[in-house]
Amino acid sequence: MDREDHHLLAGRPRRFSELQVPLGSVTPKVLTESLRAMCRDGLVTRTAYDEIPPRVEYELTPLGRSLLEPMAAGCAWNREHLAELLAARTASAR
Amino acid sequence: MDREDHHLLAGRPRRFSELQVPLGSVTPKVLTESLRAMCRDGLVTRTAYDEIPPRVEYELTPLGRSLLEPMAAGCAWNREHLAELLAARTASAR
DNA sequence: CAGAATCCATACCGATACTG
DNA sequence: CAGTATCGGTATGGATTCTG
Repeated sequence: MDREDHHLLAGRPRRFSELQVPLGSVTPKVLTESLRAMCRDGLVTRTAYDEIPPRVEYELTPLGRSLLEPMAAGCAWNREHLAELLAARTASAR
Repeated sequence: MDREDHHLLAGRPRRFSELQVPLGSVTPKVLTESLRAMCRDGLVTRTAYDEIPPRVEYELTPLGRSLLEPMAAGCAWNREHLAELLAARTASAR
């Protein structure tokens, strides 16, 4: 949330690797599972083009797009309060 | 989220059982773990009164209170789109 | 390129029983 | 009342290797 990864799909359709690279630490397995779940929930569409090399594009549906706003609210909160959160955690670590 | 359980702490301080009863299916273990995590993150304070029978009250901190707004945004989205979500899931179940 | 397959470690949750 | 202790099943994530 703090890195606003959901914006990755906000613009144009994205390919698998366009999502995986900026996410960095996310393995293909997890990315695949996440995209599948979002497809299942009608948040994202998956379009496979019959080419070589293969190309697949993921795009937000209107429903998925409508989720950007509340997500942004959550991210904004996180940006504003992350320091406080970390301070509380390190304090209670003792 | 759909049951807006976070509102349980929005008003006055609440006792353990005041939280557990409305949650219904939540076991004491899970409730304890959740409250501990929220305490650790500075979202909730825990106050134990030295009485018999024991009394413990949980209350939102200002930080915890500030989280109510983005949570409400998420809940609102859920209320508005839950039907769509369920429809997409049952459709992709086939 | 876009993943699938496998293995493993943890995290998390539900149910049950017990206690200061 | 407000938890703790224990057991067990499942879900989830990372690492690695392989494939159409």
